[in-house]
Amino acid sequence: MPLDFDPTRPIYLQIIEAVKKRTVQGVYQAGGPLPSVREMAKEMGVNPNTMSRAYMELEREGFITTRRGEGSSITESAKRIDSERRALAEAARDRFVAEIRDLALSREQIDDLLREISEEVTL
Amino acid sequence: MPLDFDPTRPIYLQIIEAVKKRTVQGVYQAGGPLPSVREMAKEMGVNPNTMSRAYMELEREGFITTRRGEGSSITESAKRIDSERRALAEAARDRFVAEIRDLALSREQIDDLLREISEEVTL
DNA sequence: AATAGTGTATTATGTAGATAGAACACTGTT
DNA sequence: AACAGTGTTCTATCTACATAATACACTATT
Repeated sequence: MPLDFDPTRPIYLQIIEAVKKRTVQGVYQAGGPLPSVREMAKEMGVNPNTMSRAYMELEREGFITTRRGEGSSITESAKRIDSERRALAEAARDRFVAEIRDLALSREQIDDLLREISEEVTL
Repeated sequence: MPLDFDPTRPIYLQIIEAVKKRTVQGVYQAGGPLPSVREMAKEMGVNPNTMSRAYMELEREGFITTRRGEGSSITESAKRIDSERRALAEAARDRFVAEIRDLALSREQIDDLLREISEEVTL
């Protein structure tokens, strides 16, 4: 099942985000193996070169480790994963705040939005 | 003062968003004039061709009207602008919900986030 | 040793986005 | 008529991104 990528943003960046999200969700385990470049490329419907680029960037960030001939695995550090979860949440929060601030919304409109979020986010 | 564009997203799309935000903020008035392509390009620090592309897209969407030799102006319709404000707010909300959903946050963590947003958004 | 499965590198091709510079078309004013 | 200021178009160049196809380097297993 190929991921449906946002065509306005580089695919390899979206792959990086997807791998991180899957990890904080528990789809991939701390210290556990990651699908091979070719396999993951096939699953997500992208070119192996693109997947390789995403893996190299994830390795550069220290989120995964990779050994030639063996494959790649998620960082051993549960702390790293948890801090990634927080970082993703805070980044999402900051983006949202920045976007909302410029819209000249009334306090009531803002409260409505937050209520809607509170309901929808747990569905 | 050149806008600080996100290098991972097309500039002309970010310009479109910026013009819409400035309009819902009241920087540009309904029916009022918009800076010329060259002027706005200079202000935002981009190439006039890029600005022209953004203006053409805004015209295609019906958000501005443009007449050769005269210049461009914001739509006369206050309704259009208000619906744009709502559309931007809902889009931001939906993006945020989608981002948060995948992070396996506890209800408490989510409530904390929303509280932080509620505080920061009005500063 | 051979093989299959890893990651990695190379070369080529195509597309979108952005810039630069020049020219053209139209409007309003002088 | 001339000019300055509009939007618009065109050509050329550059870069990033993505794909395709192939090859190379390394590891584990048979």
